[in-house]
Amino acid sequence: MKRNTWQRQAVRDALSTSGGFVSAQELHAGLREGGSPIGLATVYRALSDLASEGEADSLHGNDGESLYRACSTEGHHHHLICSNCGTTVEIEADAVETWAKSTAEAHGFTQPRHVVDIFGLCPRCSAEAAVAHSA
Amino acid sequence: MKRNTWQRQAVRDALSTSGGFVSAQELHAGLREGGSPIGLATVYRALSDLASEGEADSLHGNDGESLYRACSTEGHHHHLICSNCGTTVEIEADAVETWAKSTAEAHGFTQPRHVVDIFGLCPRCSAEAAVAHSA
DNA sequence: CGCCTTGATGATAACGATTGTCAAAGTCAG
DNA sequence: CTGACTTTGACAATCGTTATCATCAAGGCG
Repeated sequence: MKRNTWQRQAVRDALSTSGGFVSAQELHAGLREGGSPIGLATVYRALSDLASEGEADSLHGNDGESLYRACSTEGHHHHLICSNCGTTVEIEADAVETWAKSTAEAHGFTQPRHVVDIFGLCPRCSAEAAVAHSA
Repeated sequence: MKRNTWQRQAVRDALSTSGGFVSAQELHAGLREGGSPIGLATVYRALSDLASEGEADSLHGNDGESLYRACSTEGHHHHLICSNCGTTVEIEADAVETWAKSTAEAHGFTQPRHVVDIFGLCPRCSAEAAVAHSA
């Protein structure tokens, strides 16, 4: 049986409210800040459940944390992330969506989910890096 | 100053020999098997260095480990990974390379590195999933 | 409405991967 | 060869995540 607890709802809400990717720890911290005495283990469980039910997508960030985001099967976008300062720019990529889908199908794969993220140095950090190099 | 120790070379060799993605732990285990009394910490350091020098690329797998691969600036390819059985198919994606680069540039980002991986169910697992669903 | 069954919760411990520490050894320049 | 300085490597510390397990609450039923 699947019970509908307020904790699970809280996690789901927090996830969709955040919009982008959030780590389990951040989500937990946020919920605690918001007054919920929710436990860390519960947040992990809820996220894990949501992910396996297809309501959330997960990927691993560059700092070893698992990031989750509310999965709206469409309205899907990717990220351009600064390796240095963490700035994130949301980008859309219909071309890539299409490519991913057709590539998956060409190999007989179904249920294509893709992780397309571009890491680089944002304009500011690029400038700083240039200075650091010349110094 | 950057010293050139056999340990670092060993790591670099092991990385390029493996071809695909390897976890730090696997790499370390492999080196030990091969007779090198190299330390685990050293492997991590070497990989980290190689990654920051641009000689290696790193991404985080779905099991919490960091995966590294020798970065041949060209001959670069992506992976189509089965979420269920782990089968990996290498795919090429010039179109995506170009897209990633131009998108990064369009936002003023430099040193674009991208992570483009498609997860899905391979033909075999798709079939099994279909059976499981109908059962 | 209250009881009972059963899954969910949460504090904590366990766990694995990664990173920091620091003495000892190795490497390179002179 | 010698000295200075870096890297190594064993081990502990740290961090994120997962398992454990007693307790609690949700929901169905009488």
